Amino acid sequence: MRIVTYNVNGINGRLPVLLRWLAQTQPDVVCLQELKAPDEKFPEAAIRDSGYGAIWQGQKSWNGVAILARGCNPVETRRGLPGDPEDVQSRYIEAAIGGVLVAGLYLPNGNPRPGPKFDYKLRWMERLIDHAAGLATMDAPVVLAGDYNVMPTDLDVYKPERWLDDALFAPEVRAAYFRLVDQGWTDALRHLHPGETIYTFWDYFRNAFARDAGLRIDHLLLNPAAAKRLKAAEVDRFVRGWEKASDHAPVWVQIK
DNA sequence: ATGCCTAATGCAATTAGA
Repeated sequence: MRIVTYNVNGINGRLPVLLRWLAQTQPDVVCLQELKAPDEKFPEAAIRDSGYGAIWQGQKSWNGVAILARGCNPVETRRGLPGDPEDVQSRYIEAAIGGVLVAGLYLPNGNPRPGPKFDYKLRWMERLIDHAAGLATMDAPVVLAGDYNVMPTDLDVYKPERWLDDALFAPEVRAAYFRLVDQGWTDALRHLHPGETIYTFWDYFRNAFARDAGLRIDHLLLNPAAAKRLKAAEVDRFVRGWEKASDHAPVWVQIK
């Protein structure tokens, strides 16, 4: 089973690219972030015609997450993280598919730092850590897939010294990320490619993709049951080079 | 410190992204 995370940066503006990529690579499960569309504007028919069942939690203008499954319907187990009934942002959705529990998440960006958006990011991370603690120890395989908006180490940033004060790389954000990982999660891409420079995002500014000035911020974390079955993990980097591409590339794991 | 680019909203210019 191949499970992918892909921040599409607008599902309707990205639809031709998304459908082309689905047809070409035929992933089994896809977690999408930044739909930037309300529920009623989700392109359900086009995605169904491509052979995928879907669940989604949209939001007007910003955020929005979805899970797609090839040839079946994801069985939704949760939408929204517990811990804050006031939180109206669409950033978390979870489903069972073929015996695997898949969570799709869009962690807050948090800039500018300091400020209320940064505080929200840290609080959201605490809620994720609390919820993930129960998933880490499950007997069933669990995959936490999404845009974490965190570069874990210097190796994940083209110029780490320039990002030290940024909400994506700040010490307290990385510390929170590693508290999550230390529950027993495996960062699949880094586990299979130690020491390698790998990026998943290149911004639209300054010709960043051509210069390979990127960040690794999209991650798939596997609980021990899933990690035992891990066969491969890669970035579909070529998609970033397409016309009208998202600023993120799809990232995937293959589990047996 | 800001703009560089892109998407959404909505039809100009602002907000947000990372």
